[in-house]
Amino acid sequence: MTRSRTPGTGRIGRRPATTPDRISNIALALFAEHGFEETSVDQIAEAAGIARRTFFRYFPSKNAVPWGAFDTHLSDMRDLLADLPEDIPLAEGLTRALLDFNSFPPDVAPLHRTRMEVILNAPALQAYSMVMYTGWREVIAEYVAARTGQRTTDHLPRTVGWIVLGVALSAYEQWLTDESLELADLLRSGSETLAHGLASLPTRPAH
Amino acid sequence: MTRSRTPGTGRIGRRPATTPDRISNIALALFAEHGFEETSVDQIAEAAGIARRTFFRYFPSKNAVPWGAFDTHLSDMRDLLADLPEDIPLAEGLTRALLDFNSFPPDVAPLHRTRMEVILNAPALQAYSMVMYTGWREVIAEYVAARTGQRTTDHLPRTVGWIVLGVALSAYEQWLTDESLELADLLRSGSETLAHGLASLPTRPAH
DNA sequence: ACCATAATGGCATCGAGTGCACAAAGAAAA
DNA sequence: TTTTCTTTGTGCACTCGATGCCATTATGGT
Repeated sequence: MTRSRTPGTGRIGRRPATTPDRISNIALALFAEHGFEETSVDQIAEAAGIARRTFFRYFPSKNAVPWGAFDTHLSDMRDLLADLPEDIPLAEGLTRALLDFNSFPPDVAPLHRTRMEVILNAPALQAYSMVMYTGWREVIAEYVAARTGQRTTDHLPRTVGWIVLGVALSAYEQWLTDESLELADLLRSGSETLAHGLASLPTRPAH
Repeated sequence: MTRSRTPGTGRIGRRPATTPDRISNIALALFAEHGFEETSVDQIAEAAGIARRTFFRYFPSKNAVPWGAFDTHLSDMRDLLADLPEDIPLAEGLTRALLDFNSFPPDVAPLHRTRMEVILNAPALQAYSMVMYTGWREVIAEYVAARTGQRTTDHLPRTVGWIVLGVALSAYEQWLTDESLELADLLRSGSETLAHGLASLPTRPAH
């Protein structure tokens, strides 16, 4: 109601001294150089020119830093799935959304790579990522539920949520190991396995 | 060389005051009653009649407690896979090992359930479990590598490792939600999805 | 000037985890 | 029995992540 402010800045009170993004970038550089465990919150705060206490205002934990504003992207993923053609085969829909979600302009690739390297190499972060991905799995489950006429909390949708997450993580794992591989190709081939199942794989006797 | 001791106990030095298993059980009871976060290491130590410092001799972290000696079971899983018929279809082999690995006598079911309930409901533990499962995924990847003539670190074996993990976790998730379901059935139906792929699922248009 | 507001920042505190030195307990050698 | 050696338990000090509380500072509106 009383929201009639002059166009200027349109805000009162002290201005934030920094942004989550800035802190995230500064911290990421430190992590990449000295390692995640070896970098303390005090060091991050000092490098960012803020107080330790202020750091925890911007991020709920040190673990959350490399993820930046990941949860923001969750709705993107939901939108991607919602915008899919209604009659697209389930596996194809998931694959397409997965590819779209994990595509980024080439110029940010190095940064993204650093970020993922830090995340997948520090045990504490590998662990924490599971918390991050809970919401992500739910988005997948919602879509699968809608397409199969089940509830989001039913077994199949949840299973597919887990499986698609596995496909994504294994693609990233591989991408980080081998510089020459394209993330998109890895996601595609993983999705292939998912779509057609293990039964279609050529095998040989053990031993 | 100088290992010629009389048959007696066959050990020298002070006897341990407790066992990991005992601590694990005592702690689990506390977790179940008061919650994981709400139970401090001091409380566990006191309940177990040991010093705080001693607790950390038995377990590397509070997070590790509910898992007991999980890593011991890793070799069991490896053996299960190794003992499979040489020419069994890949998916069927994985399913069988998964079912065997997760089968337990009915009398320990309640305890196992409590354990998994604690693990899957405390965020810190859900996260930590990913660290625990790293070795487990590797065992799966090894088997898949052997059966498909690839290296353990190749994309496909790793992907299958992630996926099978997803199948297992989603089965547990469901099992804990709904008392009336059988873990084995859930594992089987999840494996089914994995074996035949999403392409075989009946779907309907979105919206 | 004064006020409301929004942000920073210092301080005390808690809990997990670790390194270190030493005590306690037991077995075997002297 | 005493000494020695080995293994395990324990207290202490310390680091680091995280949180609650409150004072301080910056800013715009009246």
